[in-house]
Amino acid sequence: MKLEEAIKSTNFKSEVQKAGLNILYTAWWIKTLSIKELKVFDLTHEQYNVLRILKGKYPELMCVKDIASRMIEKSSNVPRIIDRLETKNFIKRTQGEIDGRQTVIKLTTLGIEILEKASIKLNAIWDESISLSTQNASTLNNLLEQFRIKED
Amino acid sequence: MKLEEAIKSTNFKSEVQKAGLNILYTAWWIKTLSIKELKVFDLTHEQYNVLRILKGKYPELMCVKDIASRMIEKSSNVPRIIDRLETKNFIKRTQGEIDGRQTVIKLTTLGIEILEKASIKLNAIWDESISLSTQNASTLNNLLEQFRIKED
DNA sequence: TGGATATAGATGTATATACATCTATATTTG
DNA sequence: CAAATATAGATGTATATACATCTATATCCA
Repeated sequence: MKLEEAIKSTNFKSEVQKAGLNILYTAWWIKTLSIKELKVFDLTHEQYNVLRILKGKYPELMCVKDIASRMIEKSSNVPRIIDRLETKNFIKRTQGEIDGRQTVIKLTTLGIEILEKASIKLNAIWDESISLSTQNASTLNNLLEQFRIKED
Repeated sequence: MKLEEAIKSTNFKSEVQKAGLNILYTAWWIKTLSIKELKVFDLTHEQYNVLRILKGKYPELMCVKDIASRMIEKSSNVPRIIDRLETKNFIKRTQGEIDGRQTVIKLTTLGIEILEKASIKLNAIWDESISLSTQNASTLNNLLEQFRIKED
């Protein structure tokens, strides 16, 4: 669906403003797609993201701050996401030995299993639902970097 | 900042997966930028979006369903966003005359004033913070439509 | 015309987002 | 070394998101 149909509007201030709204809409579209698939595994989008980050370093452990710095949405409240993963026994918390302020997070076997299953499903859905050549994806990545270039 | 730095990761399954994460990250970046500016006007991102939609039809009135269909994030709970706008006297609710099930929303003078001021500020910030030529913005829009083409 | 069904929106619940504050441990520096 | 400052993470609060359910009004149609 074109953005114009999706938000029933054709009055954009500029092509750049339209691109901004288009990015916001597409992000919502991706999230909706993913959330629907993750529901089967009783995982939220953010819980999945945390498990994926932990897996990236496994069997190394990570502290909360390390996880937070790798989150896509930097304003996520990582301790609370971890609370829920701990309740489901997907991770285990221990106080840091070197630095007592840190909380060290360990993926459990159950956590690895769930992540494995969820990843397979989610990757399949992305492959199935997103149609873009590698070349076009690469151009898109460059344009998004360009969009954010004045970031501070 | 490049996506790789932003999420401290270089292991992407594919250029398409990277584009997906890049869209999610850029959407978060845009939202953060906007939220910061809107705070001065005591408006949230979604409250601003609803006011903007109402302004688009003004002085015509809109019902809740009409507003919802124009929201960027379709899963927004419009009645509750309207609750908060009503408390601040930015809008007024009345029961529909033709269809009694509908709630009809009217922008107040105060609502129009706030929106006007917030829009000027927000447009300025977007112009200032986003650097992309019209040509590149147009290409970006085409690629985002392509990305979502299998939408149902 | 009156009971079944559909629609509009309000309301409830769990989790996330955005951000402030608090507590415990580490580090700095006077 | 002790007091001041910094850092890690937990916790609190308002609002949003995602979705289910409930209520009131409208429409359908036998």
